[in-house]
Amino acid sequence: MLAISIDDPLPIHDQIIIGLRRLIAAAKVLPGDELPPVRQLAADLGVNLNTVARAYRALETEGLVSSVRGRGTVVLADREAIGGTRKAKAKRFTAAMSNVLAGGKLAGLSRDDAQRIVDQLLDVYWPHHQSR
Amino acid sequence: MLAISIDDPLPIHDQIIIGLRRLIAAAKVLPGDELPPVRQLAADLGVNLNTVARAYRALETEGLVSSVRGRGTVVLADREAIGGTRKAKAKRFTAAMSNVLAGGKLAGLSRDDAQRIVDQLLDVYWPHHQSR
DNA sequence: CGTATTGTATCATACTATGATACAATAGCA
DNA sequence: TGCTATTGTATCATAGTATGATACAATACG
Repeated sequence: MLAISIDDPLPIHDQIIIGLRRLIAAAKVLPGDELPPVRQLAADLGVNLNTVARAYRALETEGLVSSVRGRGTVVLADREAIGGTRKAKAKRFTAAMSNVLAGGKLAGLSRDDAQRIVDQLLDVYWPHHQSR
Repeated sequence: MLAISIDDPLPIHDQIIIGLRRLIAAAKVLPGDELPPVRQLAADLGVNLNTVARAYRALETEGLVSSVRGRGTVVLADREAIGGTRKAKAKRFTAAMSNVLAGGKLAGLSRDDAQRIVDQLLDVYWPHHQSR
């Protein structure tokens, strides 16, 4: 369901956050679904339960999930949860996209390579209805 | 030429690395161009010179620039510098792209929004010849 | 040869990520 | 109700990392 990489310089809890965001955005987990208990996911990933708990809390702050002690953590209704104005969001998106495309360019990918990968992923996060 | 953000959780030297990679990939700085001395860029950004030096060294390890004590740091010829096989590079690119698109989706961007931004940036990093 | 300029190395310090452990709230069952 | 299991939360310790202050070394240039 989720994977982390030990040699990724990104902190583990950030990897968890990003991974769960991807799952939610791709509708692999749906509103109302429960995330695994922190201890279980921590065991699965081989990390400390605090590391998972921290990720859950960050997602809760973003408004993507809701955690209640004793009950668990559930995914909330899909919504525009991440802060800032629409313009600010587009700006952050553009900056992040620039970084990724620059990396691809420097790695030697062709424009067609990049275009193909993007097109494929657009379908993942903004699926066409008939293709499901 | 370059900007860093203090409230970005990403370490400063990583922000510098990413920013310079973007400039190089977008051909805003060309092979043979000199980067500013570490002290100057550090002063411009309001950070320690070691922080800039660390970024320069990382770019040198990637093969993007060459630093020589007493002379400075120059951008090298454009080349497929970042490590790994072609397949590994595409995989990393795909993963990074997924993260960005997922973030855009959760931020409420439409598919057309994302598509528009991507198309625009593709032209930045893989420009059409006649448009220059 | 001497001075300025540039990157590098060393050391100290503050911060952060991660982990070990204990606490608190909810659910569920006898 | 009371007991126990389950779940998230809080506290504390420790290792690692980012950043900075300062000194060193190599190149350029008069």
